[in-house]
Amino acid sequence: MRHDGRLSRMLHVLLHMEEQQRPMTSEEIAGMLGTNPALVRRTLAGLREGGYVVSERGHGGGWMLGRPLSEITLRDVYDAVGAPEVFALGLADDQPQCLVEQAVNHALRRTLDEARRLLLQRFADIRLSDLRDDFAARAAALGVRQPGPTCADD
Amino acid sequence: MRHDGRLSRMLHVLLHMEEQQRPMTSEEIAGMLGTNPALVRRTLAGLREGGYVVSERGHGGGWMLGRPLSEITLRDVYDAVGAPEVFALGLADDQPQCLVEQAVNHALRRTLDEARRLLLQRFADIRLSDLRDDFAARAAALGVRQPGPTCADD
DNA sequence: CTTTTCGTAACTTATCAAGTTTCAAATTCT
DNA sequence: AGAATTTGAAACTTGATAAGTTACGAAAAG
Repeated sequence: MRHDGRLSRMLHVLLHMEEQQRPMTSEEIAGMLGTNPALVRRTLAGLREGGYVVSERGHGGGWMLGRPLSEITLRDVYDAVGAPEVFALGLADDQPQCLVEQAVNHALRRTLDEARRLLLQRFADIRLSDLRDDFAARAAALGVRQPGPTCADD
Repeated sequence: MRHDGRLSRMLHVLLHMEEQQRPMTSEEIAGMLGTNPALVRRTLAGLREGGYVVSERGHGGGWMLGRPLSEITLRDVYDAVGAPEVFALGLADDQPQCLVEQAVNHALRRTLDEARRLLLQRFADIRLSDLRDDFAARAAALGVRQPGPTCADD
């Protein structure tokens, strides 16, 4: 099944935003993600509603962080992109008459809910500044002098 | 995102199989699931390879359990239907050059892997006989005298 | 008033489980 | 032997939706 990459992509974008001292245009960001500006705007719109980014129109406009990375968790971003469905696995029927299927659903729901709770709790515990620090460590390990743009168009 | 209901459906089918004292045809099972026989055969084929069911062709043929429900775990069935992708959430790029994206991937992978491990461990801990017992309890709670077919065509 | 850039709606594409059609092969019944 | 039943399997279509695309209006700056 195909993946929902919105959380992953937005995390990537937010981290790059901090490196920049200027607004990034949808065009730039789209180039970075290998997609197109309209899709970037559509997805970033959710983050703007949460105050995680701000946008400006016109000359010199674009997207900037709305608050420090230390005040944004993965859970915040997950919610801001619309809290998409976590699992590809699912129930055949949500409200079955069949008692057998009800028993199956009960067991699967309990288990999926437990795994979802763990996942979202972990997301809530990770701040974007933690990812930035991990990035810095990776860069240092490779002997990179100045952080700079590391993702022109991979 | 659309769900993969194969695990859920096969659990439902296996529990019904135990109630029956005779082979169930793909046609019957398809009626129960609200789908068609060819799809049932395609999905049950995986369970046959694992020995969880056996099939017989011709008059009086069909599908029967290949071993007791107490010897089949949810994990067994999950694997038998092809160990489908657990998550709808995914990474934008599996092997990015960008160090920032590598840091994002690392954090997401760790978290998703942890949640997946928990989920599959829970699946491994639940036997189909546990679901059958839960079903029996539900039936008793509703005052059902004889188990019988509870899922003709819901 | 021209350029840049976002805002947004409408539409198309890609993917894959699910669903469908079809026929051959195997088994049982008469 | 022949008819009926049932699985086995290949080939194809459908449906749902994230992703991608196109297009144009609105706002801001030069």
